[in-house]
Amino acid sequence: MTDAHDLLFKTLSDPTRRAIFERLCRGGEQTVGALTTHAGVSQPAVSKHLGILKHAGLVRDRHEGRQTHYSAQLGALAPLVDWTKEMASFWESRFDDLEDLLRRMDQ
Amino acid sequence: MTDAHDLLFKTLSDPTRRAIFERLCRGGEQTVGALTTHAGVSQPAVSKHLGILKHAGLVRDRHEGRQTHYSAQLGALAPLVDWTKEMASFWESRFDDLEDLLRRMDQ
DNA sequence: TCAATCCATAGCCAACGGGTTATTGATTTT
DNA sequence: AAAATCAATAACCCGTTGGCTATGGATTGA
Repeated sequence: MTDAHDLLFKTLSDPTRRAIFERLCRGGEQTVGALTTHAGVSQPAVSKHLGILKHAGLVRDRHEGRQTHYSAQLGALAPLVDWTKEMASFWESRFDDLEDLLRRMDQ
Repeated sequence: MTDAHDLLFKTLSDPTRRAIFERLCRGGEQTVGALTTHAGVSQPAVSKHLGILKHAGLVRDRHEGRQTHYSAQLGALAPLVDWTKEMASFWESRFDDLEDLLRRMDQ
């Protein structure tokens, strides 16, 4: 029930939280303070989101003095990629729009 | 704010709803009754989930007499694939586990 | 025509989730 | 040593969500 897919989809379904993750993907490691500046919500809210992201394996934290640096863990997205591929595989050559999707997936 | 990514992640974040979508991907077109049999929730609950899936473009419905047939629309997953690829692109050659992810994505 | 079936909608309720302010612990800075 | 800064936790609030039962509209079968 609480499998990997669930955890990933649930974690990424909140826009604020996803924005934090996106920022970490774009900009690399950042402190809670830096993230809070752009998050549009309070510092406790950001900390809570980071905790959830960490629980899903999507970020790492590194303590340095009184600040905590967070960084994205791209590998955690693998189950999501696998799930999408699995859904696509069920459809092998069933519909035309499969072509388009496969083109996107293969780059 | 309510962009395509949001709608997709939110729609797929519920396990019951995702299970319905997965079933449609695996088994192709099915009626509400058939889906209800395996969903583990009431028929109205299934109808509600189907409505949400439809709103996200993930399923189509086809009316035939008094029954409604639903089928998955794989193409709607494209934004999800694109988002994942975008996140990965931000990380180009930053970490070792990128290798692994790219291997999965390229099949 | 009347009964039965299929699905959607309405209305309700309990649980969850994301936000806030207040506070605490830990580390710097003065 | 005292003050200030940083991040996490606690306690709380409120809107959303996912479930249910009850009902209705449409179609099919008797």
